[in-house]
Amino acid sequence: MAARFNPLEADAHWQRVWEERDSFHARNDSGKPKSYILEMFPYPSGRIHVGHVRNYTMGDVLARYRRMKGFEVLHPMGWDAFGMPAENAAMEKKVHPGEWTRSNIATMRSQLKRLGLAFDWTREFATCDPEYYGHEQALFLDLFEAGLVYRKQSEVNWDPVDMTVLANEQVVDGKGWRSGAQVERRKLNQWFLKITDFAEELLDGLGSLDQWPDKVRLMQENWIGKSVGMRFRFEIGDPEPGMESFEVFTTRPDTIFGASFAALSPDHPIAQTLAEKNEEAAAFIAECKRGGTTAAELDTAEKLGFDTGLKAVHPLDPEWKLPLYIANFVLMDYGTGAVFGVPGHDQRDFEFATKYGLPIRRVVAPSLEQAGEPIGEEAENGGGVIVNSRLLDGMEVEAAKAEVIRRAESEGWGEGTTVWRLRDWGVSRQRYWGTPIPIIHCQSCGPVAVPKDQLPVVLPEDVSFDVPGNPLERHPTWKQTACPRCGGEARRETDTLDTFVDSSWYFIRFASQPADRPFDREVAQSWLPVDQYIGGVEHAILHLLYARFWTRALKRIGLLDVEEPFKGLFTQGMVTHETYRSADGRWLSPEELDRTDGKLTEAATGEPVQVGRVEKMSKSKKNTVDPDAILDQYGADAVRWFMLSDSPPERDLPWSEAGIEGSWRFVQRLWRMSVDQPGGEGEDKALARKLHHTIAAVGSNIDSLAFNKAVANIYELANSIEKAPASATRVEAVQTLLLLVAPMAPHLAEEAWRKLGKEGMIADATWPEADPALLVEDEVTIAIQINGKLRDTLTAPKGSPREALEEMALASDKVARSLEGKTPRKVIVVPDRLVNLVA
RNA sequence: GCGGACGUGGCGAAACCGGUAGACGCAGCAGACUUAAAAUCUGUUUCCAGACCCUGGAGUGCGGGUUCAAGUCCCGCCGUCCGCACCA
Repeated sequence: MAARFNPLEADAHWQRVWEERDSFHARNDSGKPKSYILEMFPYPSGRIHVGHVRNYTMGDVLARYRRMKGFEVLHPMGWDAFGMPAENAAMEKKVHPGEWTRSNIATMRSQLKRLGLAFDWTREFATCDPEYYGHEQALFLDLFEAGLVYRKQSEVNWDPVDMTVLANEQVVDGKGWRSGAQVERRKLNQWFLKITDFAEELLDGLGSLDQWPDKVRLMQENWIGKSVGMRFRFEIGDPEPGMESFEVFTTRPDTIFGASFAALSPDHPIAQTLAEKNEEAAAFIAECKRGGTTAAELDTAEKLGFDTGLKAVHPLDPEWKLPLYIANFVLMDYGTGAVFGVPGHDQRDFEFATKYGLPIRRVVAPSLEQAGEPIGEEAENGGGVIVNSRLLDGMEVEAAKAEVIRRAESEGWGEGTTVWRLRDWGVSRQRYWGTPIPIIHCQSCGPVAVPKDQLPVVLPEDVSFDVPGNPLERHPTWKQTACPRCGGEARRETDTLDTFVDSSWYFIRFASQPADRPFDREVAQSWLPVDQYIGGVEHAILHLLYARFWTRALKRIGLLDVEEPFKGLFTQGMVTHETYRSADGRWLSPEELDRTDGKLTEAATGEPVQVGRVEKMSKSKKNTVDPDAILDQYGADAVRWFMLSDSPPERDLPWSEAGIEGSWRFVQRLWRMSVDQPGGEGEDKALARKLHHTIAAVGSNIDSLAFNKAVANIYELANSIEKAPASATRVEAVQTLLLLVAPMAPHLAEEAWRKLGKEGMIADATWPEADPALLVEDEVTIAIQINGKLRDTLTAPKGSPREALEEMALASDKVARSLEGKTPRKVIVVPDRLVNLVA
């Protein structure tokens, strides 16, 4: 009886061997086909959590498998190291953000290494390394010179707690995505990246991403938000100065004769001008601003309007005057900040018209004959023919749209246009711990790029965090400099870049990292796009859209010929855990529980414990599990195995003590099977079949990231091997089994491989090939049904003719009994599958 | 409100093109080994009924439909989760 597999010794041993042999170094010039496997790099917050373990284990299995399949695999790791938490730590603990970050990185790196992940650590970097952010500054300047970066005064989302600006994407329900504080509006000079220039191609590009989840593509599509329509001008009758006309945007120009009113946003310049001399208007606008922006409030918010008394002149009939309102539902930052209302065919306009007693006209009907039917309980926004619309009558919706646009353009009062929901990306942050924006503000020359030979613009080390706000702004000397153009007195930009810029190109730097430039074009292109990217769905919009944009921007300026950075995307589920509450409602961690005689009590008090829902692990609910502790107890392979078992990878994985115990037992079982293997002679055809089926199944399941199925395949094979008598086939099956588990449980696989006296490392071994001859069964089980219900099964040679199967079915005792003497009316035979007798 | 995903044993789940529902794991039950326990091994485990080594019936959220045959396709509900949110 062999000793148990000791993961603590084996893990450390093999991790050292892999490191010494540089086993996972990705070579640029090996000549093998390349495969780039990437997991989203972590923010160094302090310690690794189980979610990281799941994420990196999945990537690791794929990376190791591809290596065994003969690919040159790039599987790198680094750190998304800039960001607010480091500054918060600096404020709370009086530690420099850099020091805090570097020490977290050291901790997390050693935690990751204990998992035995096949990373090419030679390519590791942190985004806070001046070498990295210096190259980022160079790229920023390239975009600046290409006109893709600009500065403008704009109203921004200001987070009063973090004291910084947020991008639209970072405002959730009117609150800061990090701080949760109510966001305020402020006017500031900000740097923007022209992502809207790429709206069309970012949208079209989604169509080529067939290895992305539909869900993510749809989310991006909605976020980009393309609306095709027209913009046109309303003249105001009896105009006063400053309010002669206004423009509206519509996607339904065909309904132009259904208009009952026009409405301005409370923020519209005309509304603002009006408010200056009209107290009621001013009061109404103030009222609108008070309304909340949360989902619930918006849902129930009533449509409110203020009749300005002004009249808008219908562009196709100068005699037709529409009342002009200021309305709370019109948004200034979408379209033109003004709309015309067609109550018959827009639900929002319908509600507004109902409230204010405005006419509700039908201008679209299923047919011309139904032109007279009134609009019912709600607006109709379907298609049909245009009615009650003079020159448009009888046209289909699309034809009418085109006709109105054509007229407007030829008469000069409007034009066809496309409006996007996507806004330019504001990247200025009033923070210290980020990439300094490499711009110098000169009093006479304006904003000037820092010359590239002066990069990187390095963050000063001597900063204080005693007061909120930006330490760079307060630093006594850092911002003082000379203008690179005229030599005059100048000031450095003290804003830093949004950290999403850092993560928008790190995957390129992983592929190629020359010292003197951001990346080598040829080398980067040899690896990119990333073949499989794995991470959380929470990055479906922000990070993934920005990275797609950045890649396309680099292509446009000729630095890199890659359109889409991530060919395959996989969003894995979370790791969840039961929650527990004490009798008085406190959250309890699993360690605080006592489980003697089947009852769950709080160890300290003996009080009964409420078992709560299975939820995402979080510190506040005390349902987290520390990876280091379980690694100490079970070793890397059991932890990895558990991460891959049971739940499909895209779904949530409930962590359980029993589950990890089960994985531990299986790791030990594999060990015993390998080392207590009885030698034997002769062939075992059935086992050989099972073996080769498993080889094929495990391979295809790993290829499609169905790790839970691959795990099940391996269990089945292990069960078959244990039941099989000693034979040469069995010896071979055990060795092959080790190859199959090598990507998942690499330490055990190496240890057993050596114990069996096999040559070389299993990490360098080749993935076994399934013998096609053994994948074909020569006997199949045929189901015998009567009226579609299973009555019997029988075994027949594969490929038996229909007649033979029918005959066999009719010969069955059970069939005879079930038929009760009746003759089947009809017989359906599916070769190699079933016979169905219809009685 | 709009859009999307999902719903299968006590639990996590499989089930390829419509063709034997519940593979595999967890938990449970029974047994073997042991002074005993742990570990390990063997058997068993969808539900109901009975003549209980066997046989019959029901069964994939609910109600209909198509089909020789439906977890899978179609229609209508119910529920859960996710994303977006007054987008003109």
